[in-house]
Amino acid sequence: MNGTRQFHLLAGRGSDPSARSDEAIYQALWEAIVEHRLVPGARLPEDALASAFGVSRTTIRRVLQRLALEQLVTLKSHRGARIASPGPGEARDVFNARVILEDALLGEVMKRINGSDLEDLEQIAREEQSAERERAIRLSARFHSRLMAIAGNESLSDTLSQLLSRSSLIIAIYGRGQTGCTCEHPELVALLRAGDSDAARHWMRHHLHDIEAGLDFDADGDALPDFENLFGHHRGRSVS
Amino acid sequence: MNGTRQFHLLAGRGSDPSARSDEAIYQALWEAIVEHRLVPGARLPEDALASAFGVSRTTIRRVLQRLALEQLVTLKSHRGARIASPGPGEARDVFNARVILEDALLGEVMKRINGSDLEDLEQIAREEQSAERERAIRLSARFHSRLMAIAGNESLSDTLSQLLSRSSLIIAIYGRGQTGCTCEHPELVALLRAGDSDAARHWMRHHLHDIEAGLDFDADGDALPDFENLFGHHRGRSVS
DNA sequence: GGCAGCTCTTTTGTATACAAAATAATATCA
DNA sequence: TGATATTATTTTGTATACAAAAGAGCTGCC
Repeated sequence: MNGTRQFHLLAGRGSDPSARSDEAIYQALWEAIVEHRLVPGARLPEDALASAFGVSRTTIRRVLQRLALEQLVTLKSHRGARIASPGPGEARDVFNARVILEDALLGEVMKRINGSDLEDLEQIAREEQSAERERAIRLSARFHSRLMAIAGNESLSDTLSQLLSRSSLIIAIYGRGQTGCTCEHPELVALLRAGDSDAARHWMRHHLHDIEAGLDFDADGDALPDFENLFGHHRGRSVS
Repeated sequence: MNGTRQFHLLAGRGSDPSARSDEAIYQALWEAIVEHRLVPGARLPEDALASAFGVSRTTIRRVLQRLALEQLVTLKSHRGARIASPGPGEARDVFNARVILEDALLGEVMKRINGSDLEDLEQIAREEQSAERERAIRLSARFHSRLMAIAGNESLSDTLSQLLSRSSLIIAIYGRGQTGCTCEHPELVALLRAGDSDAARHWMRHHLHDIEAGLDFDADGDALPDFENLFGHHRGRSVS
């Protein structure tokens, strides 16, 4: 058992293990990260990934470097790659960035939004409500992404996509069970439909602050598991 | 002559050619790009760069990939790397992104700016005025970078830095001689000092629109040189 | 003279080999 | 027994080897 086993299911179901392009490997790892199947801090040994995906370390390293530049993975010299584990400071930075950026983009969105956009958004928001946690997180991100794409700026849409991925990591670390948001997106759609720009932007700022407020930054990411809580009831007993 | 010669002077003056870290090579190429010593569309053969920097292609490829992810370089399969040459659409996207982002960030800046910030900015703006073209472009970027850093958000500062680098490329292609801006930055410093947030933001939007308006998108980047203009006066003569 | 097809050269893409660093395991000694 | 030093193993970082693709040059043909 060389550690490959644990990455097998990321490598795609059944299809030819070789001939997978960079993009496919990137996609597989990205999904595993934002879906919390790879938790923050998890090691990503190059050999294991290489054999799991049926490529050489050369290819794996390239993908890992890309993920590192997007801050979903941290690379330490001679110490390998791990799923990134942003601290409270970085987490706050990400949400602060989202407040600033999404507020600004929403201003543009309100100038351009049309019926087809509203339909798509309503659709996503609906699905979101009847989805379990992991799926809801992804749909929530898709909602924000689809909404801000209406602004029509690719550069900033890309930036937001990265912030959304990092948000998913942050929720994995500091989230307290809920999806991060209480899924109030349909409320926003109503405001968008009414064309009330100020109300929509005000709502969005509060929405993001709510998500951040729902995080527990005391539950330190790199901290040890809470042994007291996990094993406290063993106190005074023999370990069996 | 294997093509190495042309990259020699990027590799640093005199010091040990080997032992240059990724970061140093990245920096050298980045500077050459934003200073227009490598013009948009220029080829970047891996072998030439490798021997110029005294490293293997492995290292060069990693750096090129990073530059590609920042959209300063384009990588085409089996066709190698070139300095990126953003078309009019991408150019407009970049400046549109800057209008949205810098306007939003400036709102935060006005809440936090202090005397030390103002001094730094005034200093940069002053130097800018007595600098020749290439240096003025870099100082202008530094001015915007330093100003927006006051907002205190790392994620968005990084985003802006990338937009500024790409702006430099765009000016290299579509600029009409001027530095891109008419160096009105001292005007803005006055507004900042007065603490007039609305005026400052309004000024910034106009400033960025002015820069964009100063570009000539008809002068297509990938287009052939304007032979009519260059050699039209030869018409009817022998080529000697 | 100009164009099509072919060959040869150059350049990229991927895998592998090897050295150095870090981690794990073992042995030694107090 | 516990801590420390030493050795062995694993894992990363860089360079190189080799195959495939693109490009350049050449010959022959119309």
